[in-house]
Amino acid sequence: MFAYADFVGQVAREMAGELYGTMPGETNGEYHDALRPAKNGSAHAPTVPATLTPHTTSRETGSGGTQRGKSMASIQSIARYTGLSPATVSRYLNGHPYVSKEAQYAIELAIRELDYRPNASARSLRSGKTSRVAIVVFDASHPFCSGLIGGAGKAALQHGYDLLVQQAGAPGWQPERSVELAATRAVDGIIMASGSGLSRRHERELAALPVVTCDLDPSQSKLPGVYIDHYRSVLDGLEHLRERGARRIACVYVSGDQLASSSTRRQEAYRAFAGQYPSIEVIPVETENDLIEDGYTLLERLMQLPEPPDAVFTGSDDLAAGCLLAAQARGISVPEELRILGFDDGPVAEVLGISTIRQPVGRLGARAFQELYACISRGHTHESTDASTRSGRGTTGSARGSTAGSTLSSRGNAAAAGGGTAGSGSRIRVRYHLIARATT
Amino acid sequence: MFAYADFVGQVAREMAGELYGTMPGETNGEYHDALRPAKNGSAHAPTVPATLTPHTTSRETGSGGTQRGKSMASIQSIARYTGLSPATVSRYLNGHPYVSKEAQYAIELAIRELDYRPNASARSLRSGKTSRVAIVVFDASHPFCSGLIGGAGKAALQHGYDLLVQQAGAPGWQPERSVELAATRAVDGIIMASGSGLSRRHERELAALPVVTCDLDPSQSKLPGVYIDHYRSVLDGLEHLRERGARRIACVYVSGDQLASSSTRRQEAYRAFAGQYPSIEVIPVETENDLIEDGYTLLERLMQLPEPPDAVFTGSDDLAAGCLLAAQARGISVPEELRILGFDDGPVAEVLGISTIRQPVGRLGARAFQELYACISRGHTHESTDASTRSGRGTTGSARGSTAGSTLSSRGNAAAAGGGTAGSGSRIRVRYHLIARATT
DNA sequence: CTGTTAGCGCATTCAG
DNA sequence: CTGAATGCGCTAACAG
Repeated sequence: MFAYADFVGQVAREMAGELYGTMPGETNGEYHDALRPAKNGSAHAPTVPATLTPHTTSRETGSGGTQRGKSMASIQSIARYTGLSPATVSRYLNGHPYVSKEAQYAIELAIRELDYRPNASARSLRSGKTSRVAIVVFDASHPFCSGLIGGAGKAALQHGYDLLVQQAGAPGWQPERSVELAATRAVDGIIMASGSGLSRRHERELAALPVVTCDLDPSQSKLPGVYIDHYRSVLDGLEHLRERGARRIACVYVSGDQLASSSTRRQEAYRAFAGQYPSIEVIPVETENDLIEDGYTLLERLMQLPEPPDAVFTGSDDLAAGCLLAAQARGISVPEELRILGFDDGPVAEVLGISTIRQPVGRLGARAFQELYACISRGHTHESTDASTRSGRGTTGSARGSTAGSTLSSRGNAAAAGGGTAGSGSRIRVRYHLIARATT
Repeated sequence: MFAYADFVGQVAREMAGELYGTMPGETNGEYHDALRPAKNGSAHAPTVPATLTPHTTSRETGSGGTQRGKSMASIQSIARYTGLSPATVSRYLNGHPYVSKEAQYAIELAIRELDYRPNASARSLRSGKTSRVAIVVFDASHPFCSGLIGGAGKAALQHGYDLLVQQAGAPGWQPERSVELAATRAVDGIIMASGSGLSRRHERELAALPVVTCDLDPSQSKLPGVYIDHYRSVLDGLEHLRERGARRIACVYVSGDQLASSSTRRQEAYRAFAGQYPSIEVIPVETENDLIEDGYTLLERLMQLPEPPDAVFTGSDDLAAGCLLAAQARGISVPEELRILGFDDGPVAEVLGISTIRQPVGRLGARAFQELYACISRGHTHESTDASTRSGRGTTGSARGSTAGSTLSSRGNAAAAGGGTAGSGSRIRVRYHLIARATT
C-alpha cells in the first residue's frame, strides 16, 4: 500500500505549524544588510553619521508622514504642478462634474508625469470606509477554509472589495486581532468562519461591528450568519445508510470544533435519528482531528469493538478515506461489510469512489460576503431583528436516487420570512447533494 | 467506479467561477435594493437633480469622517474626558515613557469608558505603513495557492502583519488592482504568486514597489522572488522513472501557466533530460488544466498513440490521479505497464498511493513573506543588485531510497553568493522529497 | 467652473 | 512630565 507512517509524520508536522520554518540542516543564507544601496530619498540617505543633521531640505519632508524617500506625489503636488487647487484635482479624481476640459488635461498630464496615486489611508480616513473586509478561518490551507476564502474573495471583488484573511489556528493568533481589525476600522466588516476562542466578551464586541458568521452554529451566538443546515444534511446521510441496510452506524464527531462546522448540530441530528429508528444502533465516536490518518486509526478502534458497526458516518472525506484504507488493509469488504459516508465531496472522495455529501463551500463564502456587504451598505452592525421562523419545509428524509436538497440558511438583519415561495426574506437556499458512489 | 461524468461537470462548473452564484431553481430571496438607505456621500448622489443640496445635519457630522452614527471615540474624545491633551494620550498609547501614573489611570479609564479604539487609517496615514501585505494567487481555493496563503499568513502574523488575498483568476480581476493596492499604500507590499496577465508595464510599475514573486519563473522577470527549483525537481523525477525502467516518458505541461508554477522551467528540464539520455523518448504532452478530469482524458489521448508511453511525468497529483483512474479503467496495470508520477504530494496522491514529489508549499509562502518583510523593513523596493550565481551543488540525480533533496531558491536584493557552506548569501534552501509509493 | 477653508484621527516636534 | 501647534493626504462644504 503506501508509506503510512511517513505520511502520518508529515501531516502531523505540518499541522503543528512547522511547515514554514527553517528546517535544521538547510543552507539558509539570510540577507546581508550591509550593502544596502542608498536609494532612499532624493539621493541623501538617512544613514549618514547623524552628527550633522542632513538638513532635510527644510520643510516639505516636515514632521511625520511617508518615510519612504520618494516622497510620493500627493494631491497637492499635482495641484502645484498644474497651478490648480487641490480641490479641483480631487473633484477630477472623483469624477465630479464641473471640471473644465483644460483642467482635466492638465491634471491627467500631471498625474502621469508625477506618477501620482491617491493615498488609500487618507481616503479611508476621510470617508470612513476601506472597501475591505476580513475573513477569519481556522486554517487557510484547509480545503474547506480555502473554499470559503475563494468564494468570499470572488464575491468581494465584484463589489470592489478586497479580502483580508486571518487564521485563527496560526500560532500567535488571538481573538483580539480579529476584533481589532474591525474596531480600528482597518476593515469595514468581518466574516467569522472560525469559532475558535470566541469568548462571550469577544462576541459582544463583535456584535457592535458589521459581522457575519459563516458556518458557525447559529444557536451558539446571536450574530447574524450564513450556514449550511448540517442537521438536515446529517439526517439525509444517515437515511442514505439506513436505506442500504445499515443497522449499526458509527457516527463520528470532532472533539475540538476548531474548524468551522457545527459539530453540536450534527450530534443533535445523530440523536434525532437514533430516536426515530430505535432498531438502529447509533454509535457515537469521537476523534480529535479529521485527517486521513485519524480516519485510519478511527476505523481500527471501531473494529476492536465487541460488535463493530456496519456503517460509518464520518462527516469528512478525509476521515472516510482513512477508514476506507484501513478497512481495505484489514480485508474488510466495502461496502458489503462496511459502508462509509464522507462529507464535502473533495477530490479524495472522488478518486476513491466514496459516497459523500457535497457542500457548496464556495457559494457559502460568497453568500457570507454578500450578507456582510448588505450589512455594511445599510450602515448597520447587526441589530437583532431576529425572527428566525425556522421553516421545516418537508423533504427531510427521502434521499431518493442520489441527491437530496437541503437548505443553506442565512439569518441576517432583514426580517426573516419563513414562507416557501420565492423572494422577500433573508433566507437563501441552495442545494447540497448527497452523492452515492459504488465503492462505499 | 464513480460517476465520472457528473464529477467532470461539477468541476468544470466550479472552475468556471459559477460556484458562488445563484443556482437556477433555488429559492433565492435576494435583498430588495429598494430599501437601501441613501447613505451615499453626504446624502447627495451626483445623480440627484442638484437643485436643492440636502444640507446634512449641520456640524458634528460635519464634512467627511465616520458616517456610522456611533461617532467613534477619537483620541480627542478621551483627551477631553480626562482633561489631558491629545498628545499625552497618544504618548500613552504608544508606550512612550514620561506619562505620569495618574495620567495613565485616567486614560485607561477613559478608554474603557468610551470604548476607544485607535483608528487604523489615521495611523497609517501618519506613519506611512499599514502592517499589511497582499498576496496575489490565481485561485485561493486551489490547494497550492491555499498552501501559499496559509504559510504566508502565518509568517505574516509572527511579524504582526495581516494578509490580504487577491485572486487573479476571479472574474473581474485586473492586474491593475494588485498594482494599485501597493501603489495607493493600501498595503506595504505584495507577494505575486500569479503571473497571470502581468504585462511589461505592470511589472515595471511593480518594480518600484516592495514586491516579491513567489514560484514565478525567475527568468521571466527581474523582480526578486522565492521559488522552488522546478528544474531540478523535474530532473529528479525523471531520473526516478528512468531508474525503474521507463523508456518512453510522457512529459506533461500545462499550456496556460495561470497557476503559479514555472512550466517553462519544467520544459527546459524535459529537454535537458532528453539530451542526457538519447535512448529514452521524451514525449511532450500539453494539457489545458491540471485537474483530475484532465488527467483522465490525457491518458486516453496518450493511449491512442501508435506507441504509448510506459511512464507519465504529470507534474500534478490531480493529473496523476486522473491518469491512474483512466489506466485502471482500461485495464492497464500500474506500475508494470505504466508508471505515473505526481507532484505536490497532496491527499489524493496519498490515498491512491501515487509516487510524487512533495513541495514545501507552506514554507514557500512563508519565505516569500519573510523576503518581502525584509524588503519593507529595509525601505527598499527591489533595486537590482542581481548576481544570481546559480550554484549547481551536486546531488542532481540519485533518487536513492525514497527521498532526494533539492533547493528552494530565493533571489533577493542582497548579492547572491553561491557557496555551499551555510550563511552569507541570499539563497535559502529547503528540501523537497521524492516519495516513492507502491501503486505507481 | 474654481479656490479657500476646514477637519477626518493621530503622532511628533518644540516649548514650557 | 505635559500642552499647543503642525501636518500626513484627501474631500466636502462653502463662497466666489
